[in-house]
Amino acid sequence: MASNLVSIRDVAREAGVAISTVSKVLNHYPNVSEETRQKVNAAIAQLGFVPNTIASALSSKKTGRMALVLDVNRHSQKVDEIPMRYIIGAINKAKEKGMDIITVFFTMIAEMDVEEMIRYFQSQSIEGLIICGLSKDDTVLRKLVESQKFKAVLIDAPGVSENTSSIHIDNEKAQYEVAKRFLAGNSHKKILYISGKKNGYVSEERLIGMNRLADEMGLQVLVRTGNFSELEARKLTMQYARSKHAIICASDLMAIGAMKALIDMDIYRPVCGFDGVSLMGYAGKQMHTVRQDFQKIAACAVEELCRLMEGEPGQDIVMPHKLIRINYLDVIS
Amino acid sequence: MASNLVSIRDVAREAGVAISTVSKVLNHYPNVSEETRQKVNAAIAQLGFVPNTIASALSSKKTGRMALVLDVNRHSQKVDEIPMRYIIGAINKAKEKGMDIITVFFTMIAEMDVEEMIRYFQSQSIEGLIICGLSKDDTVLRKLVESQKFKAVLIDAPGVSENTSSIHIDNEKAQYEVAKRFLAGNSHKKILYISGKKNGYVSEERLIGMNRLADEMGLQVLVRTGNFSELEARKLTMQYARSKHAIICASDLMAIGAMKALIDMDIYRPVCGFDGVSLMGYAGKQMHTVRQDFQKIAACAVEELCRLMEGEPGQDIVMPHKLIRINYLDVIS
DNA sequence: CGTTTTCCAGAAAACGTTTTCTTTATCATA
DNA sequence: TATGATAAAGAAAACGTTTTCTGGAAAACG
Repeated sequence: MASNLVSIRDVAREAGVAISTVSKVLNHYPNVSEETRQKVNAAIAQLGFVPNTIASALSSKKTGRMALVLDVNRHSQKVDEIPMRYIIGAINKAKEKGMDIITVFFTMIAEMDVEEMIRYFQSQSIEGLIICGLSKDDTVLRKLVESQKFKAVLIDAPGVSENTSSIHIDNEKAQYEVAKRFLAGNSHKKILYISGKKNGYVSEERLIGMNRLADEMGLQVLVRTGNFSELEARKLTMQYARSKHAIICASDLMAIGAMKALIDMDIYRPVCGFDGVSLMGYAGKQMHTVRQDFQKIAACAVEELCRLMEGEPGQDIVMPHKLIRINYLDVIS
Repeated sequence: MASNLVSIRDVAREAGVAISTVSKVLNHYPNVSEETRQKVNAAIAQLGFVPNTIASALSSKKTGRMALVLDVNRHSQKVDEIPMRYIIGAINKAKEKGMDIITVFFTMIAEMDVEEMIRYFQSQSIEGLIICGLSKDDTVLRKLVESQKFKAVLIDAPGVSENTSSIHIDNEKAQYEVAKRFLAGNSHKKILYISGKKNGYVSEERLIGMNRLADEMGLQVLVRTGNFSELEARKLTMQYARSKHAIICASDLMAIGAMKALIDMDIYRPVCGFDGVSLMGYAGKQMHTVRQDFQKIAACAVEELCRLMEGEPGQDIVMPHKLIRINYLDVIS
């Protein structure tokens, strides 16, 4: 079944050269004469030879496998757009780079201790990790990263070292900006800020941005933790909307929850979100939000991991964000 | 970096046995005495030995890798819930089975001819394929499957052979049932049926189901191709809604498009969808639909592929579906 | 008690590459 | 022409497993 019937050995025989010469051609070594190169390539084409990546990995000790570790339920419970974007972005870039992506969910490693995780990733022959949305209380995964056993790129979490890079948008600034723009249209002084997860890095950064704006504009901000849950945001909105708070949420999903609550209460008031997921369009109302390009972020993470694997030191990468206003009609068309 | 420092060789030395004996213990061979087994396991624990899957794959010629081939944009352009569910279901089951899933998008192989595809999957050391939503005009991929070079499981497409299984719900029956239930509440005789893709297997089956119901109930069905596009469904609805057609769509996404059109036209009329994606809740109205458990379907596909890989012949598997009615509130809670 | 099985364990050859080291041929230099 | 440097190609040892084959001891049998 799909066995590699023809090996480097056959190519060598066909071309009348040594195995090592074929290997050198395959890997674009410099010291091969043009003539030999052509003979070998002809033989490869002739026989339909496909290099066996397994054997290559065993011999060279380079597997080219990276694990994309993500939490399907972290950002939204229902629609998994963000992880899907990460997957698409990472896989496409990985293919371009000749790497393989093994997708791993937090749930699959949730019960493991550090030793087990190391063992798990080792047994998978994984050379590097891309970890999405690590939060402060993921101590095991954090220890894994700090063990320096693997090269790692953290999306949306800090932690730069010799073997670790971090990649994220400027959450503080983005929250500051979007809220400022959102509030520009009205004269609310009282804000209900529905924040994300306790112990979430991005949540905390966004909150800092919000607070900075509040100080600057003399706003009175009521902070409640929405835990990135639509339902939670809906409940909180129910509780506070009558009292004329402007509502700013640390994610689009929560913004949708808030909007639903407002609709139920027959209040028309715009809401401010964060992330710019396409889902937004289904809410049916206008909304200010921050758009991050998750696909691009994941692609950059793959490139960064390649860099680390080449021995370069880790670094902190800040990706751009965009402020947008989504309308019902913008999205449908 | 995360190299497997300790090999089977070290374990053998530590346990005072031969390498082959350790291998036998690792693979649960029968002919190993209890005493030896324990010695070896002790040594493994002592040294923290992790078997090298690469070497194992090379030697045994079993890589345990399967490709999950899917089209991110096939079912919906905006929210990729269905592919995400496939991915989650397949990966979790694969882990349970000790297999690896390599996710491949249609776009990554779109330009290839059959030979290139074979080469591509071979070079990835892939033993089997799970192909989601193959349509009639994907001739290259179809030929790849028919080349019998790989074991394959087709989700939502026919094609059973010695090496190929098919897995799907009974689309015809499901469409028949959901439409019947949907229509039970009213006395519409004129139907606008917004079908899926031309050349899509499931689309055609659903249409057959719809037509069967129409014959049975003496309905007048106007069929238009919505191409699984929200926007297309919206346009079609605009065009026909005034004329009192009941609207039945071959997917939820299209049903949402239809509903949006109705809302714009200030018409209140329920709509019938298909798939039961969680996105539905955001539409804000009541809707009849068919729920398929995509995650479970993918998990079954993995199991089926394992069966095929053990040499069992292909088969046709019909998964159950459920008729549901989604309300705004059902989904949010 | 001799012969045949059965059961375990070890030796060694694969698996298909990469890579280091050696050899040979060519060329420039003195 | 002898000498050293350089370029290209080959030989062979790894990489860490699996698996087949062989050997020896113990058990079963007549």
